[in-house]
Amino acid sequence: MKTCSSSYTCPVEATIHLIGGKYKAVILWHLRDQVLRFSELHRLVPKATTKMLTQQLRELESDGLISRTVYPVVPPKTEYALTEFGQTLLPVLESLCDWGTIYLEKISDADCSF
Amino acid sequence: MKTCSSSYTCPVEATIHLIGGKYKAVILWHLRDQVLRFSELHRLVPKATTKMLTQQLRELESDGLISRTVYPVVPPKTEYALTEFGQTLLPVLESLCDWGTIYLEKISDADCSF
DNA sequence: CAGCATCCCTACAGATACTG
DNA sequence: CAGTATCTGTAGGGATGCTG
Repeated sequence: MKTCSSSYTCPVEATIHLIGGKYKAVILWHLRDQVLRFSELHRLVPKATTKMLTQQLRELESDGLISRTVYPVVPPKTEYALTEFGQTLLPVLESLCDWGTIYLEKISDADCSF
Repeated sequence: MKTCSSSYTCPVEATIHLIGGKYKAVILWHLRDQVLRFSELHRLVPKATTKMLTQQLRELESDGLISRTVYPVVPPKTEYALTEFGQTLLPVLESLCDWGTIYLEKISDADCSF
């Protein structure tokens, strides 16, 4: 999941490469309307270990989608936010969310085996 | 990347789970306006090995996004197409593509180191 | 609080060869 | 043509413990 600018055969591939990571889309989604600290993010994405969360955040950062601001205070404080470029993803994230909502309704109707 | 209906914390996660696979979005994208045979798909997604391609296609099929039609002829002929449900993903795929296009322009402007 | 460092393991994915 | 089967390596990712 490294960004290697390897020739994409189509733009869809490029987008998925950026937001298709295990927790990336969710992270971006949570940051859509608010700035969040590491621990807040972690609370919102509990399935991610700190290592994973850190890693995904770093990748999003190096792709220019989010910003990371460290406040030199005690105790430490780091804030994550969408960059301007990250904001341009919002329509994409919204369509992901919209479709996901419909999908979840669909499967909760059909399959109640869980 | 198995479909296990494990409780999603948000719909975005669910969508990514379905189309976030390594080649899934690209496959769906190629099927958006045409029916394709295995070999045709493989030509369009050459980076995928036959194993990978088969696997991704099976997952898409079991998620109800694409249909697989086998014609009992010699030589064998199999056709893949979007299901009606798969069609509902088109807006999502389009927004992925739109954004990807812009992104690719952006990085080809900024970084010419490749 | 926000992480980094380690150890460790398995499952993802590549290469290759074979079949109806 | 449209796959399956097997064998294998690598890295994705979990658990745990430590630090500025």
